[in-house]
Amino acid sequence: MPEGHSVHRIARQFTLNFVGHRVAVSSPQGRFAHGAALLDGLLMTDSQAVGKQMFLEFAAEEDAPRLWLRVHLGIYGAWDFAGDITADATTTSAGGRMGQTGMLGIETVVGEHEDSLHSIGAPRRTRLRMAEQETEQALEAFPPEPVGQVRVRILTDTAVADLRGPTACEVLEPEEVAAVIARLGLDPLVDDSQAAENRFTDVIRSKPTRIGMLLMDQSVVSGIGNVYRAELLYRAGVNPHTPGKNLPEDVVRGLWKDWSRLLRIGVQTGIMMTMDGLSNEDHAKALANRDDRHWVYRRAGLPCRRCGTHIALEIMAARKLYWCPVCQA
DNA sequence: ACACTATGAGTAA
DNA sequence: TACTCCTAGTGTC
Repeated sequence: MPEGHSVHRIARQFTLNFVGHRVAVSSPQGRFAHGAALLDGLLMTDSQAVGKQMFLEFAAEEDAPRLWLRVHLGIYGAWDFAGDITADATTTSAGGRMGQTGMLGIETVVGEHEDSLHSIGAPRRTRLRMAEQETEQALEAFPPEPVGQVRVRILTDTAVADLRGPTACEVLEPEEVAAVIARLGLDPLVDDSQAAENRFTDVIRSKPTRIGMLLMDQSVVSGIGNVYRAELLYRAGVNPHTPGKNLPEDVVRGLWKDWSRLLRIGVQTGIMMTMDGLSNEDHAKALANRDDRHWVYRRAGLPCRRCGTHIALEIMAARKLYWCPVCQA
């Protein structure tokens, strides 16, 4: 999936272009017809992200009772935005243009109007390339015809968001949302206080569980996925098999600070850039190709970028874990 | 046409 | 640990 950074970007996009608007909600695919009917015609009143989960709040009127839509993208869900969609200067690279970035968590097709269509979620390169050819048509006809299996469509007068492939998509009461959030672990974008860092450190250092498992446990820390797990551990020089309780305090604090930093970079740029200090040339390569962005992720059998040792691959927490047996001894 | 993969997670066993 | 669900792109025949 889309790890935590993508979900925060999506929530922000809803804040910019949907919150405060009355929306038409439908399920072109039909599998969310019941839920869509509950939300159709309501006002969107809030948009929030916690870890990998997003919550959109709706109400009939400003002071009316609230209903929420909870969405979890799972491993291949994605949102497509089209129409009058703001390119937020604070979340895009210089020039205010998000597109032309290859296999990214976020991709944009720029037509006559900036950012008229983009997708946040699982990589969708080819589909978007196809969409690029159709951009002119898409711009003429608003809203565009749904493409593929669109579970939910949320439509304002000028903007549209299509959701496909979510692992979770349901309408909840406020108390139910609170219960879901209560079960989620710390998210540096929700709480970046010293207290949060302290809690993270205490929890990790109290458990016999391997750190490679703990980082994937969304009730411990939320938003980390398989890419950030591998990269955070490599950057910290930590062996994924180390029990949490055996890690020195400063190392655990370092993991939290680095997660916070990588997450902010991800939200800002829309890509998972987990290498630092690259030359201009290497940085350009990394922007163009996701295989040039990571220290160990997807590099099984290839030489470690620092020491040349073959990168190891094993399954941990039911996912592929990549690491360097020497740098992470 | 078919097999396989993917940034995820719930449930059963 | 294994199976299940969700969708689309890529690779192989």
